Amino acid sequence: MESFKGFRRTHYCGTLRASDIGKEVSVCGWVQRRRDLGGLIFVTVRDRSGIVQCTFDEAYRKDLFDKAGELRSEYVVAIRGTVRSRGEGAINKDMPTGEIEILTEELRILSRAETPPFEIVDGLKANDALKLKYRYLDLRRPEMQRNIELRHRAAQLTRNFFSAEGFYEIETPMLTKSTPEGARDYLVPSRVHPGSFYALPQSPQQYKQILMMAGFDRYMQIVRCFRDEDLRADRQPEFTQIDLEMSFVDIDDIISINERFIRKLFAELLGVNVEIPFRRMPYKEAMERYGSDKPDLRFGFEIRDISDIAGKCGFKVFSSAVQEGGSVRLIKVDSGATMTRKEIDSLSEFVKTYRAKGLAWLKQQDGAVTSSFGKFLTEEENAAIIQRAEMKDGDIIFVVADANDEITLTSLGALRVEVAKRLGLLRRDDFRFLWVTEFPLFEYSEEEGRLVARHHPFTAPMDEDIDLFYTAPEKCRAKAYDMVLNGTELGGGSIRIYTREMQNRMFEILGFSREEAEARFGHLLNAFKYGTPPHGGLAFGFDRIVMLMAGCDSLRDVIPFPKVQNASEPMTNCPSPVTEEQLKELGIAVINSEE
RNA sequence: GGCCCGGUAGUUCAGUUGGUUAGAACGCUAGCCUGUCACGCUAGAGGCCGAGGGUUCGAGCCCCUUCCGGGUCGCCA
Repeated sequence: MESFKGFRRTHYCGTLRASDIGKEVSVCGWVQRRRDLGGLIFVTVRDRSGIVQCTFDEAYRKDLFDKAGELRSEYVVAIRGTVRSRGEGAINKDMPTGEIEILTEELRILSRAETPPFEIVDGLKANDALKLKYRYLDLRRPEMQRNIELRHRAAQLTRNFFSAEGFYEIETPMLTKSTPEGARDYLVPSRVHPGSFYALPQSPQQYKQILMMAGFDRYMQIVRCFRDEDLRADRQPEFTQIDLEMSFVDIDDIISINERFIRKLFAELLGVNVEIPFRRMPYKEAMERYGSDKPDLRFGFEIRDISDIAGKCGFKVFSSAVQEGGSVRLIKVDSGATMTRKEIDSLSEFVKTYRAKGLAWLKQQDGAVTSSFGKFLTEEENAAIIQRAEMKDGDIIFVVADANDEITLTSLGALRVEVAKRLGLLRRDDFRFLWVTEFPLFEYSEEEGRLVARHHPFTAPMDEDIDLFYTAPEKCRAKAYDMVLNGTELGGGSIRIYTREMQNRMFEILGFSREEAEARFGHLLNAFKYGTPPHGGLAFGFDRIVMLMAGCDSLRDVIPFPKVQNASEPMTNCPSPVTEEQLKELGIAVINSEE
């Protein structure tokens, strides 16, 4: 191991170019590879900027050549030398620094390394748990370095954009009050108040509204949020939001500023031109045409209703679904008739995970119609379905029938995306944004036997539906909007309730007594008394934005230290037990969970 | 909590109907090699087949339990 003393880096490895030929340069980094040709050794050195080749020639400097023979992968080195052309025929066009190399004049081995458990290369295929256990090695890979850099640049641009628009960046507490509505909270025990707990914020929702009441007018924060729910590829228990709130605004103001933000983000970081304004689609339309509140608009296969045809037909699966108040709907997959029976069966299994009972199909190939249900229908009924689907030769349609309309729609919606995925129609460089609007303000919770807020209980009803808010709240639509990109919800927000009277009505609909409402949300209700501006806001899933911009499928690719499916973190092995002393101090007894 | 897929060399994987000594590629180690860049050539090391139990003359392979990983439904105001 050698001292770093007196060494001064002059360049990052990946930045050197032909224009630097002749310069004496100093670089530092990790040994990517050593290629020993016997008498000549090439060492590629990597830092966050890229890779440069350093050359050791036995005939030129025997001492350095011998030392280079000791180098192994991931050794940390400091190298001083002269940039020179690689010469005729030795240029590597696939490498940004491929025209040059450093003829080494000084080599310091700063740190040796064991052979890593996996190679530090792009396109690495390795078990996620292994990669995460050695996350510091995984993060050295150029694609991860790029993703983290992209994340940094996105965060900087976000701050600059909103600051220029008059937003203040204001921090809100991490130790907050637990509000049992919504997602499960992460709790933090209080030492000073045994038996009492803070909650880590699911979002700074109430604080940012109170900041509006405090007169700050425009607030933004890039903020960590926590939800103790099961993970998905696009869901982590702790995640980062771009959180904003504005005073004296209505829906269009918030939509407009965020469209401009996204446009700038994609233009500056990806060079992608995003057309604004985005398309807006009411929730009802999204559900009926796409079977989803976050439709992917990169492909067609829209859902069509054939309940009127199928409801009276002789096929009981269809007719009874309609008679029991449900529906029969289909999607048409263009050129899908080549699908094999096996592929169709597997799609049938797929829709069953969405509680659909089965999948009927009909295909038209070389003029011949084959179908799983045709024999139960009259010729006219079959023809009517084909016409409704606007089928042409070579297409296939998939039909789901269910007494529960929601099951019909969501299973076909999921099928639509699954088929597109299998057909390779989901291009990562095709960005289709839209706003989904006019969400229902409430939904009925079977579990709790009451209405619950679909968004959150501070969301204002639509002006057109104010009467319903008092007479038939289950039909009331919300001033809420989600920004959707390629089937992923990037962010969502709403215009908030800003009168105490309306907020009290909201709690009443949710079935809270005055006392409960006071206990949980008294601070907010109190604040309403002292002059509240109309306000609203939005929160983006920052990790998701970066994920889609980076063309990745998992949040893990854009979060430096993510959690795995059981919410643990393989590198540090948290969560972990604590000492008896710690528990005692907090007044906590742990029940043996074996029973 | 449910369902599906997976766990074999350091890594990614193959492994026939249950049958002798479990293979490949990459990586690693050593030797040779002066223009490589996924360098090449030669040789070598490296395995509790996730763990436990069972069936069997015999288990990487079949059965049960369990642990771990991935996906997903529920869940995610």
